[in-house]
Amino acid sequence: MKKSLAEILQDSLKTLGIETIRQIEIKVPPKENMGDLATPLAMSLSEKLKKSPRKIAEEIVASIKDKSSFEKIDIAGPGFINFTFSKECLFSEIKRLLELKSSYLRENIGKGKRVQIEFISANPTGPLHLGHGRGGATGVALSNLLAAAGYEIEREYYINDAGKQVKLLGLSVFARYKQLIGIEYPFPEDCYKGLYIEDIANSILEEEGGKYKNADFHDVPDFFIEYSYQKILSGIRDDLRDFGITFDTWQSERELYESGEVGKAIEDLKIKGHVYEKEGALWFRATAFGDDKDRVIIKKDGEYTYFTSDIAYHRKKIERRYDGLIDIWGADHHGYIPRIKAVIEALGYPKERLKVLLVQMVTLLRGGKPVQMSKRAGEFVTLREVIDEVGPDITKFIFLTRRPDSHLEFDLEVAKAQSSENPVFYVQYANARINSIFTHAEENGIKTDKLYDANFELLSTNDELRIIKKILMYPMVFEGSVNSYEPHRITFYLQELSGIFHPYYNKHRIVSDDVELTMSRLALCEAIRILLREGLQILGISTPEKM
RNA sequence: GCGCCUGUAGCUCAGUUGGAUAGAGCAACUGCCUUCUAAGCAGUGGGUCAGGGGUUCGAAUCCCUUCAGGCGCGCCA
Repeated sequence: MKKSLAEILQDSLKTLGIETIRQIEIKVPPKENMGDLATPLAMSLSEKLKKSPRKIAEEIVASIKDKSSFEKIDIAGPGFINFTFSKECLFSEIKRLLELKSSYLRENIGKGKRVQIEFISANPTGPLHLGHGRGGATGVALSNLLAAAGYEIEREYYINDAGKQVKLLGLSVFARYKQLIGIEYPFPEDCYKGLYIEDIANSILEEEGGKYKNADFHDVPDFFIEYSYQKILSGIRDDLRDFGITFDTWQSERELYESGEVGKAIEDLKIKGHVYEKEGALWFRATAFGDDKDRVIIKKDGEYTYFTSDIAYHRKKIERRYDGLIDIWGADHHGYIPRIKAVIEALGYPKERLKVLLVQMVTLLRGGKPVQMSKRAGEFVTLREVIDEVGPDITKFIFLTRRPDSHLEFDLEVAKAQSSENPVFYVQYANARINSIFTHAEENGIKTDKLYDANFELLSTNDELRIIKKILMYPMVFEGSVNSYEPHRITFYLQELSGIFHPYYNKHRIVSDDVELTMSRLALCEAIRILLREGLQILGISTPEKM
């Protein structure tokens, strides 16, 4: 609808001899009686043309050749042009929607471009917490959204299974293991202290017995590290499964070292002249690409830094010939962006090739009081506990009704208290309700397989026209959501759509003795259902058949 | 100290990238189940868009500044 209106306006500008504008601004007016779509075009042209906005608006309206799509075109306020679509136009669009189903809703914006989205990528040193849940919900919704928009999407989880943190994990488990057999063992200060460490130590004890009783950690680090992080990783996979998140690929950091990717990346940067030695360490000249400090990639002691493998990781990703990379990070890593962008540029790619989306922090509250979150100290509420307590759909919905860059307060008590009143059910219920209408209709012998042939003329009440218009505005929301990488716009749209369906249901009888009217109303319900399912699918939220 | 994010109804948050009289859900109050699902519907109240300047036809939105909160500024990850 928006697109065809934009074309009409471009045409009109052409006949007026005004040079065309790249993007004509088209919006939904704030009040329904103002029309369906509006443009402030005349106002923005008034300065350039030295004419009053209303005068320009009149000229534009007069120059529109084909007005058959519109019931009326008004000039209002300071110079808005308001368009109201004709019923015939609306009905034929709805008919197309019913024929094409979700493909009507999916504008091909991506045109098959390959985009990889990396998200969550939590260290396998402890269970997922709520912050990971937010990243995960966002990642899933965004990847579904982009996939619906014609991008070819791959979802990846990066596993930090090398380096200091997993070593600390191994040591932590080792210490608990010793203590379990009754051996005094000093528990290192910066080790992980969560209960899950003890669980892992216990299962080692069950499987291996006192085999490592007399060993020192230096003798058996590999076993403890490997065993522990694998155990945690499989727990993470379980949590993700139950939260409804799947990945296409899992990239191991360790594998990057073993396959020589890290070495190759360093060589590559050396050849391109972006590294130098100083004070016994090897540095990447990040300042040459806009970062405010150069960064160490090989330490004085010969060890690599976290950043080194990240260079290799992003190098590998970008050379796999993706058209674009998206990283979703917690906002606490924002200082890391210039560094990694610098790598992209140093490797010879435009830095826009990588898009880093920041997801803001989640403050977890219980009854208004903050719950301390510290992985090291072992005080935290896991994602598992939250989805068990609150439920995956509600949890996701809470994340997806907020802009990614807004700080989020997640109060467990509030989330639970709202669990029967939660807006997510409002949307799911609309779908379930329509299902039940269809069941009822079919039980009454009404055939519902050719609703696109229904007589739409019978959908003549304002309530029905309002719904039709809302439905036809979806592509605008979709487009905005895709271009801004903001899935939450879909969430709000679904709430609004449900918010006009429920009252309609309450006021008007769908299935009645009037078969023709029944058919046309069912067609409307079907259109709503297509949208609800499409939207919920994008958000990664379930669509229960019955509720 | 520097950088990033945030500040909108009692609470939690939207606000379509500068447009028209700023919205929704909770919470509060009043009604509605004999008819396709009451996880629903109808109605009522609720605002100095943190404060102050500026930019222009027009600002919650852009710029400056103050205040408040969060997060970063490692040869940690």
